[in-house]
Amino acid sequence: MASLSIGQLAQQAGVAIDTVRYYERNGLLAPAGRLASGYRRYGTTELRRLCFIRRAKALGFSLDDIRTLLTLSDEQDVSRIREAAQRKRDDIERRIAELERIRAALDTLITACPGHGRAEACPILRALTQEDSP
Amino acid sequence: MASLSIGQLAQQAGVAIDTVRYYERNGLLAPAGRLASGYRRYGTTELRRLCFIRRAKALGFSLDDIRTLLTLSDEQDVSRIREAAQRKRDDIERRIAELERIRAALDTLITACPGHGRAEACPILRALTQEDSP
DNA sequence: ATTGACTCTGGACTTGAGTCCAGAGTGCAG
DNA sequence: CTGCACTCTGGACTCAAGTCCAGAGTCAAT
Repeated sequence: MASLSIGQLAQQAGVAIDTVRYYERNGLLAPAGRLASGYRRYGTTELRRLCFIRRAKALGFSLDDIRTLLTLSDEQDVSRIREAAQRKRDDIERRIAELERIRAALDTLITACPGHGRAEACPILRALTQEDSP
Repeated sequence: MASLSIGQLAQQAGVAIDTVRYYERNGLLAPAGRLASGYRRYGTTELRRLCFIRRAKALGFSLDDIRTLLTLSDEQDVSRIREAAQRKRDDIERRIAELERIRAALDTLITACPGHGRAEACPILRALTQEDSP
C-alpha cells in the first residue's frame, strides 16, 4: 500500500489525472518517481501535497500563490504564511465590496423597473444609456 | 462636430481603440461608416452604445450578456431586460456568498495563527494539511 | 495469451476579453 | 513638403488553469 498510480492519486485527491501532470510540469509537485515502465508512482507525501493544493485553491489562492505557500511551508516560515493569508483575505474582501456595490446598483434598477411598458420607462435601460458619467 | 474618429470615440468612451475594433468584429457594435480613405467615422449613436457597453460591463455583465441586452433594448422588451438584470443580480449574490464563506474560513485561520513559532503550531498550515475531508 | 483499462509523451486547444504587431496608407500643422 | 500622429488589416499573442488528443506502450485479470 501507500504506493499509488497517477490515476489512484488523482482519484483520492479529487482532481483529474491531467491536472496532476500539469502541476508537475508547473512545479507544484516535484517530479514523480517512476517504475521501470516509466509509470509515475506516488506515496502519501504527494497525496498530502496534492490535497493541500486543492484546499488552498478552495480558499481562493491561485496556483502562483500556492507555489509560494508551499515554499514557505517547506521553510516553516509561519509569519510569512500568516501574511500571505492576510493578503488573500484582504483581496477577497475587496472583491466582496466590489460585488456588493454592483448588487446594490442592480437592486436599485430592478426595484424601479415596472417590468413592462415602454422602454423609456425602464430605469435599467435608462441607466445604461445615460449621457452623463463618462 | 458629432463626427468622431475611432481614436476620439475610444477616448470619449474611455476604452482602447483596439477594444472598439474588437467589439465591431464581435457584433457588439455595428460595422462603422467609413471615409473614402477607409477610416471609420462615428456619431453620437455609437458613442452612446459604447458607453452602454462600458456601464453594463461595470455591472458585471459579460459581453455575451451585453449582446443580449442590446438586442432586447432594440426590441424594447422591458420585461426580458428586467429578467436579465435579476438573473445577473442572483448570480452576483451567489459569488458574494461564496467569497464570504472563504473569507470566514481565512479569518478563522488567521485569528488562530500566532504568527511565529513552529510550523506545527500554525493552524493555516494544519488546515491545509489535514488528512480528513477528501 | 488476450482483452480492456491504464499510462506515457509533446503539443494543441479551450475560455473571455482583449492587446500587440508589422507594414502600409492618411490627415494635418507648420 | 516634411514630419508626426493617426488609422488600416489580418493574424498572433496574452493570461489561468487546465483539458484533450493521437499513437505508442504497459498492467492485470481471465
